[in-house]
Amino acid sequence: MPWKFENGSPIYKQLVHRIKTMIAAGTYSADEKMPSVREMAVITGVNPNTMQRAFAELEQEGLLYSRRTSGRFVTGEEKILKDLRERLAYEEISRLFDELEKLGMSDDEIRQSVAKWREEPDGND
Amino acid sequence: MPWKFENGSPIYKQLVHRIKTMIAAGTYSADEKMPSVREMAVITGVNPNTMQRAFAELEQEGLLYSRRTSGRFVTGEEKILKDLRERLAYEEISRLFDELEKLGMSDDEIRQSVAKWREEPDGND
Amino acid sequence: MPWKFENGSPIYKQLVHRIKTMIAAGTYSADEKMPSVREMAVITGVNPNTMQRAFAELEQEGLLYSRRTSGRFVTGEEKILKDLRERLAYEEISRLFDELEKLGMSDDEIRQSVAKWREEPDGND
Amino acid sequence: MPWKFENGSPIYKQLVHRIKTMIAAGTYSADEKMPSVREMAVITGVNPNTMQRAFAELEQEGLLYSRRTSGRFVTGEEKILKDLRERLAYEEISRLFDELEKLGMSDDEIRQSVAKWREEPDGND
DNA sequence: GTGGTCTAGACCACA
DNA sequence: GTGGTCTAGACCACG
Repeated sequence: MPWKFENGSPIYKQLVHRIKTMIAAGTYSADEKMPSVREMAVITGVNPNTMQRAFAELEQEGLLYSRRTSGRFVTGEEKILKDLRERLAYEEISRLFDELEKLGMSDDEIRQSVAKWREEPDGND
Repeated sequence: MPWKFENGSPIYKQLVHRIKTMIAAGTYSADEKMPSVREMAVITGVNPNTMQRAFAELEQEGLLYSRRTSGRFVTGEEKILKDLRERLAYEEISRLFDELEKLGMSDDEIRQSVAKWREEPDGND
Repeated sequence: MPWKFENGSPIYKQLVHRIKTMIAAGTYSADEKMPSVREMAVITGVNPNTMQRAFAELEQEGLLYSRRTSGRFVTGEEKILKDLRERLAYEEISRLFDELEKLGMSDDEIRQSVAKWREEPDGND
Repeated sequence: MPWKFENGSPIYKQLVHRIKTMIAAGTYSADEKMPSVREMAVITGVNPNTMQRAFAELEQEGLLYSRRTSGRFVTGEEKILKDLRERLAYEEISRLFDELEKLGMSDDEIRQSVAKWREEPDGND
């Protein structure tokens, strides 16, 4: 089951974002070995070069490191991982406020809208 | 003071989004005349072709209409405008939950994080 | 006359270094348009993709910026350019001292050796 | 305390260079016995295969020789050792001039910069 | 088998 | 025509 990609932003960037999210979520944890470029390319259904580029980007951001012949690993610095999760969350919330304020909503309105979101006391979905 | 654009998505799309937001926010209101393509291009500092394309897209979405010789106007159908604002807000909040859930946060955690956001203007930051 | 490359380090890195040096030397100056990826690829005799990668690296370092359809330009921030030249010189001299000290030479010996280098009063070479 | 390696050039080459430098500096002197491949691999924290390759290369260059059962030794020909030191120094200084000339510095400027380098131990830095 | 590089060639959106 | 992306396929050094 290859991953689905939107068209409008480059595949390798979407890969970066999704893998980054998975790392932040702990799907891959500190010092754990990532699937090889080729494996990951097969899994996601993209060209190995594209995956290579995504991995290179993540490595450059310090989230991954590679050992010459044994593979790529999630960084061992737990602080980076913790910060990553917080940073991603921060960015998303920040973005929300930015966008909704541009629409003329006050901070309180925004918080209220979010508070009501999917709030279904009886829980049937 | 030309607008600033990120270089990662096409300028015309960024224009569409920002103008759309301004319309939703009421910066340009129903049946109000928009600046001409050329004026708007000068204001924002983009190529007139690019602005033309943005306007065309907004027109196609039904947010603008053009009268032969007198220019482009914001749609007069207030419902569209109201829906627009709600839709944009909906999309942003929806996006937030999607992304933060991928990070492993529960709906309650998300609502809490947002509730605390910028909560105390004179307090802890 | 295509450029010559050593084998031992990737071509794109050698490209990065050489173009960077040219920028630092003023061969390409602030806000000047660089040759297009394709032109530069022909000049140097490498694949356009390889040149693209080199340019991307230089852009990421802040030495170049690209305008969507009009080409790539040397950064306009003169400070960066001045710093670049100093930094490259600094790195080379620093490297020299590091290496020669590892060989057991004192700073004075090193300075002397350099002072005598190519010092040919009568100038025939 | 394993050695540190850059990841941009093969480890075995970095090993060759560093061991060669140590020999040139006299850390290992003429006819002195080198640590075994295994010992050296443990010390530096690399794979024995990698260290083996480095030693083989040094042997091929004539800096080491091996006696069947008693191990590897630094060459006894003092001339080679002396030449080595000079050659390494020569290469580094030569490199410096090449690079700085590409930056547009004259030989005099280069000599001056080096002369000023770390000149005042207790002074301005 | 691993990461990494490079080529060749095609395609696209953009201004 | 420009930068940019992507694929396909090959090759290499490394450990």
